[in-house]
Amino acid sequence: MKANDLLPIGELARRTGLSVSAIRFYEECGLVEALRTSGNQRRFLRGDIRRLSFILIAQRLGLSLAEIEEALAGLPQGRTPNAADWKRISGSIRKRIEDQIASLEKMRDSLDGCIGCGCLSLKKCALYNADDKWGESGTGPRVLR
Amino acid sequence: MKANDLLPIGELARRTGLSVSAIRFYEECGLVEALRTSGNQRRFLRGDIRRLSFILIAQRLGLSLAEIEEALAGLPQGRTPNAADWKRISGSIRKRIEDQIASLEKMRDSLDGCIGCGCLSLKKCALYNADDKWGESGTGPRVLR
DNA sequence: TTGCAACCTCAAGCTAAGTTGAGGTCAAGC
DNA sequence: GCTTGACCTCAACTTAGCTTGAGGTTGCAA
Repeated sequence: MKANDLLPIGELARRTGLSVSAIRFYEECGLVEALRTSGNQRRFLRGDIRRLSFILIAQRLGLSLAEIEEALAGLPQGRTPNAADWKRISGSIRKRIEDQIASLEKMRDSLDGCIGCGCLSLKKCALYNADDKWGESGTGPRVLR
Repeated sequence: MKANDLLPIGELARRTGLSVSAIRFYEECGLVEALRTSGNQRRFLRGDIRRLSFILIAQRLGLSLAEIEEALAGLPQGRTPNAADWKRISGSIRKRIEDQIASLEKMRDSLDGCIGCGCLSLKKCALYNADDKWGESGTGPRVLR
């Protein structure tokens, strides 16, 4: 550990539990930035450990990397997020969780209403409309909820 | 509409809201089966509308096609699922929903406990361990959610 | 019987979030 | 000075769940 505390990628990987390739990938996506040694090796700031940790948490909550990038926007590279940053970010995450819970509860209730009826009759069954926003959009794989 | 009620794929698509290509894909995956005309065109049974409708619902709940196939196993092609079938299947779905809700609530509470602390300190923060089963497995994309 | 929409197959492409591998360089300890 | 493990880039591959396109056939109605 040098005085100026720059971490090579392997160290960052060990500290965060991410793979080296994943960190490189995140850099490519613009989620982290790295300094370079004269020999072109990456060196990260200490604060990037937290930055990556945040990414891990946000991912578990179902945010895509693009959304995470947006959430992190304005948070300077390597800076330790302070209480205000964290409050701002966690606020939007909390809302997301609440929405997901509400949507699942709605679905569960619809399911209860349906048990035994076996209707599954398109459009009529509440299950189909339990959560409108689950429509698809664009090409590619249907988003796995 | 003939007496024996066989539906061409386009009709089935219109009735279910699925695309023709998706239905073909599901057939390839073994989720539905089709009869063929002498000219090799697919003809589906009426009951397949419900079968496909069920697939749509199950997908919304986060089941993969493989899991759905498993859930449908034993349910004869084209047969209208009866109350017993539906009870069996919906039972496992309900459990899934409950689990998801519980997991999200746990996460929300952890988040609340964390707001303001901004700790994000690997392993120590409850958010990291909010739901153990979210570990990864194998290659490919990390399962979303 | 002819026209044309709907159907067919098969191959390739797409997205997200990475992993894997080849082929080569760097840096730190002995 | 040399070895060796950590690092580098770049391209290709992975999975799931489809879509798109090319090139050809069917079936129904007028």
